[in-house]
Amino acid sequence: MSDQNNINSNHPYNMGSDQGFPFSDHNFNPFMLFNHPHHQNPNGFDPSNMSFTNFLHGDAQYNTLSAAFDPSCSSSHEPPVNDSISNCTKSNNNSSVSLSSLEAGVEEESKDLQPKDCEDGDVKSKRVKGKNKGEKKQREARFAFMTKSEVDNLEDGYRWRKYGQKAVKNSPFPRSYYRCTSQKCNVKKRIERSYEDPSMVITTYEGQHNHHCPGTLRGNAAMLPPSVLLSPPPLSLSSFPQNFFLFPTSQQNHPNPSYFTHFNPPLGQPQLPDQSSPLVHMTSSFLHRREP
DNA sequence: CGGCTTTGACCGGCGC
DNA sequence: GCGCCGGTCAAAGCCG
Repeated sequence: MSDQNNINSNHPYNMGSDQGFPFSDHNFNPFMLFNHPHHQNPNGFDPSNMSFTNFLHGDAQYNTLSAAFDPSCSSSHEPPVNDSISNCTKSNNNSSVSLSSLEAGVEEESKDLQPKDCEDGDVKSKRVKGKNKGEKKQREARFAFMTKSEVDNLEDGYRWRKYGQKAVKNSPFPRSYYRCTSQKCNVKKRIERSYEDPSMVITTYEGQHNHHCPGTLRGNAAMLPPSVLLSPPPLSLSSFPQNFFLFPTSQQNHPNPSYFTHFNPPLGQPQLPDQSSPLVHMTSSFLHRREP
């Protein structure tokens, strides 16, 4: 209740408005996007195809990173159950993906999620108080993308239980919090609607599924239309932590068609387009840790 | 009745 | 220290 009234006008981002893409930042690693520790280029993600531009959207200047993905499907591998940001995403209702991004807190150790991961203890008894002091909470790697959809909660093959909803600062649309219903799976996702473009749904996955998709996606994985929205992203990603830059994408800024290619998620990753569907153009956007 | 959603309360981080 | 804010909990209610 009071949350609804606490919205102020502070912009949620820390935009590096006068910077190019800060490659010098050692924290950034394009391969962290899908966090495949054992494969050199698991997703066909080719950093050499990345390019960067800047554009203005409203009052903000965006540092834009685009990357090409290998169009081939890596169906020859058995899905690694513990595959990084494991989402099976199929979208419905003429949805189209326009953005993906990552946040990965690799360096920090997570203690916060342990009680939930290990259900053995009496986790339910009470809220965990008195976390280990001095140990910083680590966020799981995140993978976010925007989807043009009329429905907020896109079917992605997994089962989710909603555990919270909060009003979003600077946005009339609430943010919903979901947790994977599978036992011992701590994957979460947040869903919010862009306030600048209410037709866009921002989905953020956090964590790794430790199980396979409960639902069969093969039959109807071709939910994604070939069209992909690449309009300048609305500035409603207030959920992203303030110490991260946002690198949205904009098709208008990428005349080179090589920027757009199939998106081939790693196994356990969003199953976006059907392989037989026409070429799907995608660009990716990344969250980038800000220099302290 | 089990699974899920809703919703107010609570907690921790962070900035001032 | 205080207030704001994001994130989570958990009781209550809903629904098939």
